[in-house]
Amino acid sequence: MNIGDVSRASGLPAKTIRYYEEVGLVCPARGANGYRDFSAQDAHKLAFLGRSRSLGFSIEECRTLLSLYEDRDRASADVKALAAEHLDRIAQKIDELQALQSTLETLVTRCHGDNRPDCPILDDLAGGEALKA
Amino acid sequence: MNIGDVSRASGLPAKTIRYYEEVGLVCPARGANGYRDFSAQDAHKLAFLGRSRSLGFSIEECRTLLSLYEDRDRASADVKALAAEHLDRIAQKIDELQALQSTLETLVTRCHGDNRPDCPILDDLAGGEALKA
DNA sequence: ATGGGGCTTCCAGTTACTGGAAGGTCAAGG
DNA sequence: CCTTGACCTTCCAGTAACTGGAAGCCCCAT
Repeated sequence: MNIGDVSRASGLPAKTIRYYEEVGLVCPARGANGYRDFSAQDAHKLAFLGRSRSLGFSIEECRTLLSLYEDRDRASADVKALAAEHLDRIAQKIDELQALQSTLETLVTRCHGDNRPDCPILDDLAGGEALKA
Repeated sequence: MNIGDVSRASGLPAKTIRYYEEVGLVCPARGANGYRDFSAQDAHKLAFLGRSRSLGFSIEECRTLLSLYEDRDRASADVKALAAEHLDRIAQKIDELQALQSTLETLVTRCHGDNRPDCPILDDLAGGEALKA
């Protein structure tokens, strides 16, 4: 399998796959012409990585996940801990974004948004006090 | 005002302030000794920047916001448009994170998290099919 | 043999800083 | 007067995870 084939199979751009090799997540064989030659297992690994990344795990977490995946004797508790930790970060990020959202929504609602120059959004940015009223 | 003073006043690290100068967001005067010499207006500008950044606007957006702020004749509609656009991005990000959260929550709930090696989380990452059941 | 696509490597750029090294400046204390 | 320590300066490198592009093989079909 050439890189284009695994790329189509996994949905990951070829550039990304080369990058994953560079950081040691995959080690495809090489053909006589220097082309990478991916096994079915490599392709599977890349699909695993793609899915893990799409769930927001960092590259380093993916590395850990992959090693846990390949360790037939790992405890599922280890995986669960990693996922739970990630879940905490997600929840926190959501909280932050929601706080931001409500602040900005208030600001946007207050701004009449016409051709006049006075603007509550800028006033708030300048003073940070406008929301108190 | 030296950089340490504006740093304390604005809450921004000195490093960040130097960076803002580098990218042209502020242009403090210089004393005879080469030290930056910030005016009250500079300090105000930095506070504005700090608040804008904390609301999640990118540096380029902050640049625009700042120029709108300093333009006595700007239309508030321009500011509102920028903020509304930003609000859309926030809402989208929240949606994505919530989708992720529910997927991961399901996975974590299903994983018994003990010393046994079988783990629904890894199974899902490998196949991406586990959630269908 | 020529054209087009796919493959290779390497270099640079992205965002918004952050850390650290090497060295000049300033005010206070001995 | 000298030293010490805090503060300031610049410049270089690194972060996360790619992405774009250049220069140059390789392979197949016409």
